[in-house]
This record gives sequence, C-alpha cells and structure tokens, in this order.
Amino acid sequence: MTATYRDVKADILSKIVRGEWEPGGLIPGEVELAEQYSCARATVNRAVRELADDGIVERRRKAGTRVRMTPVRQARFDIPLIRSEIEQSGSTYRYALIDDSVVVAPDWLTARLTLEPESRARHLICLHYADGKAYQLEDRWINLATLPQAEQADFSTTGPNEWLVATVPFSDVEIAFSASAADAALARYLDCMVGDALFTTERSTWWEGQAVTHVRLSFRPGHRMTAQY
Amino acid sequence: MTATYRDVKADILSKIVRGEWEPGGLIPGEVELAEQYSCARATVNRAVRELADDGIVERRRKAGTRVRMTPVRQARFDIPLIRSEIEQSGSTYRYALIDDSVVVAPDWLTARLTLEPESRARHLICLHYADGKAYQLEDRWINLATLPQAEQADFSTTGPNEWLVATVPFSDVEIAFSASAADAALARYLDCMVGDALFTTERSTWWEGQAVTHVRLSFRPGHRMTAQY
DNA sequence: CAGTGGTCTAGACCACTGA
DNA sequence: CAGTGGTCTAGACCACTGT
Repeated sequence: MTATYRDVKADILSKIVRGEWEPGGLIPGEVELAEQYSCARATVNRAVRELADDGIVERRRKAGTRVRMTPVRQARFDIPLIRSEIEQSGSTYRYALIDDSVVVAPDWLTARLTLEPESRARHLICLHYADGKAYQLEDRWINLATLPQAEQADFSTTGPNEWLVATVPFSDVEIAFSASAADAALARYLDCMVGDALFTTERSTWWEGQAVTHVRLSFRPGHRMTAQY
Repeated sequence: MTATYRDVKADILSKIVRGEWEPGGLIPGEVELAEQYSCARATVNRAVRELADDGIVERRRKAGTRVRMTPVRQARFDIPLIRSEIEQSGSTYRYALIDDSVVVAPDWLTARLTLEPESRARHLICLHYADGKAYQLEDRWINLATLPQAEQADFSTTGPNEWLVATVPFSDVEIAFSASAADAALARYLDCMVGDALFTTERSTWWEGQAVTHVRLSFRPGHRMTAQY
C-alpha cells in the first residue's frame, strides 16, 4: 500500500503518456497527490521534482505544475577517455605521439580561450589506434601559463588526456560537434582520402576561470556517436 | 547558520575540486557530515545524492561514498524543434515540403526499426530554411502500421516533426551523430558541393515498443552543435 | 495576500553488501 | 552481522508569484 516515490513518479508519468493529463494542463498539487497516493508530501515532491528535472513537467510556485507543451528532449552523452572507449568496444588500444612543440599561442587560440597575448602553449599531435588502425587524431594545445608543469610532462607513451584528467580532474568544459573535411595531414594520419567527411569534436577547458587546454579530435571516417533518451 | 543542501553540496564539491578529498578516496558518512554541517541527514543526503547524479562521487551501501577516479564526463544536449532552433537564433524560419510518397519500407528501414515485412511507410523530404537559406534537410519515414493517421496528415505547410511531437509526445528515442559527404541530391538542396562534409543526425523513435519514425537530418556545411558541462 | 512549491528536521525502518 | 546509504513520515517555515 505504501507508495514509493518511484511508484508515484511512474504513475504520474503514465497518466501523462496515456494522455489523461494533457500537455499544457495543470496537474494536481502536492498535497492533493499526497492524499491520493496516501503518502507524505515529501514523497510526492521528490517524484514530481524528478519529472521536472527530466523535462516532463514545469513547476512554478503558486502557479502549480503543468505538463510541458513540448517535452524538453535532451540527450546525455558520456564523454569517455579515448582509451576506455576503444577498450570497451573490445579492441586493442595503441597510442602514438606524432608531434610535440612549445610555441606562442596562435591568434585563433588566444581568442578562443581568451589568453594573454603571447602566451606560450604546448602543442601536441597524437594518434589513437584501435586494433592497429588509426581511430582518432588529437590536436591539442595546453596553456603553459595555467599549467606550467605541462612543459615537463612526458607524453611519449601516454596521451595528454590521461595526464590532464589526473592533474586537473574537475574543470569546466565547452564542447562542440561538427563535420569537417579531411585535409592532407588528416588524410595521411587517418589513412583516408583528402576531403573525406570526418566527425569532429572540439573541447575547450577551464579550471577556476583559467584556460587550461583546447583540443580538436577528428575521428576516422564513418564514426558515429550514439545515445538514447 | 543553517546549511542548505546547496551549501553542503557546494562545500563538498569545493573540497573535492581543491583536492582535499582525493579521487578514489572515501568521504565521511552522512551522519558525520550532518554533524559537521549541523543539519539533518536528509539534507546531506540530497547534497551527496546530487553529486552522485552528476557523476562526481560514487555511492554504495555499506561501502560508503568515494570520489570518482575519473569523473564521469557527460554532456547534455537539448534537442529543440528545428523551428525553435532557428527562431531562437534570431533568424526567420521557412519550411518546404520537397517530396512526399507512401511506399513499402525499404529493407534497411525494416531492419533498423524491426518492422513487419512489407510494412507501408510515408516517406517525406523536407527543407528547413533560416533567413531564406537552406539550413537542414529532413529525410523522414513514418511507420503507417503504428500511426495510420499519418497517411492523411498534411505536411505541406508544417513539418512532420511538429505533427509528431503533438501526436506522440512521449516516445523512446535512439539518436546518432556522424559526418557524411553530400551526395548529388543533398548538394542541390543544401546549396553546397558534392562531397562536402555535412553534420548529420539520425533518430529512430518508438512508442510503447512500436516503431514510429526514423529521420535523417543533414545540416548545411559548417554546422556546429555545442554544449557545456 | 494567499496558494503553491522549496526546503529542513528529527526520527524511523529498510535494503544492500562488505568484512 | 553490522554499517552505510535509501527512503518515508509528519510537521513546519519559507519564498516566490499570480490574482
């Protein structure tokens, strides 16, 4: 008889899905629902709050709770370490450092990360292989003003990503996905044709407001990123 | 003096970010934290539970709560209606229906959605414009076995997406992002070159286990999808 | 100003799981 | 079996915000 917050949540959701409570419509208040399910208001609150977090309903004090007109559709993607991604798919992971230099940050990077002019950065080109075939090219810049210890770090056997995750574990990230054509260098590294459509992700990372790193990841042709919701 | 769950959450997070509590390490139990913050255990519970939802810590009964070794990095994307996406960017939205037919589902679609053999489907090609320029090509299949009323629906002035959202508001979705090269048709519709790299998303949708629709959305060259986390 | 959600509390019992 | 998180309760006060 005792309804759990999961029961309440599931029941409310089914009323919405089955159309008993229509999009845009008001649903009963917490006190009323608590009576109906004969449970405490806190239990109802958690159920409805989670539905609000899921984008199913919209809550406003005094105005009550409404079923969203257009349910907010959102997808969640896990952003795994490349090594885990490859190993979890059952393939063998291999890493290679292609190029490594310390340079003054180019203008586009200075703009993108809002760096001081003439900031020094470590620029790395790395390749990640799955079962011996090129899987992803990593073009990374690390801001040496924020992370001076990155100048000495050894990236010859382990990718900078793993070092960064260990060094700056909790940071703010901006991420973008796009499609881009392979240039000559990319085609050579990823063993594809110049002009091939490559799935590309770019990430910029800050820690306590300080720009840490920027990376462009280009996947081999045909790569798909998937999710359910 | 009374600590809210937000205070507690923020304080715990800052201890983790500043390294006071290290990745992999155990953090105090709920009772102990409740004493430290002089608040109820339920308050601490909510704070730590949210940190677990955010992928910062990992909780297990009896074992306690640990800071995650590798924080689970996950990005959330809102999947807006194309109309809203364009209008919210300040552009003018226009829609055009390019092609419309009812056919027997091709094999790849039957396989993808696990349809009955010889299922009939409505196949639509639509173009979405931003400020008069082609923005996205929509290649959609609607399963008429599940949604017979889709055979009569009028998609000449409004895209099938809006009709579907109104008709089957709550459904299960599988989504995939990739890059693909423009073929002749895509190049013509999106006003680009054959072979151009296009950002592409594919969605398959079910409702109560029944396949509803499959759509491939191809964006004009240069499109980026972004998020923060 | 009044009604609704937002949050806290003190206490309780339960469920899982590591030692 | 014992310790930790998971959840529920009954009651309370607060903070918004529509009317």
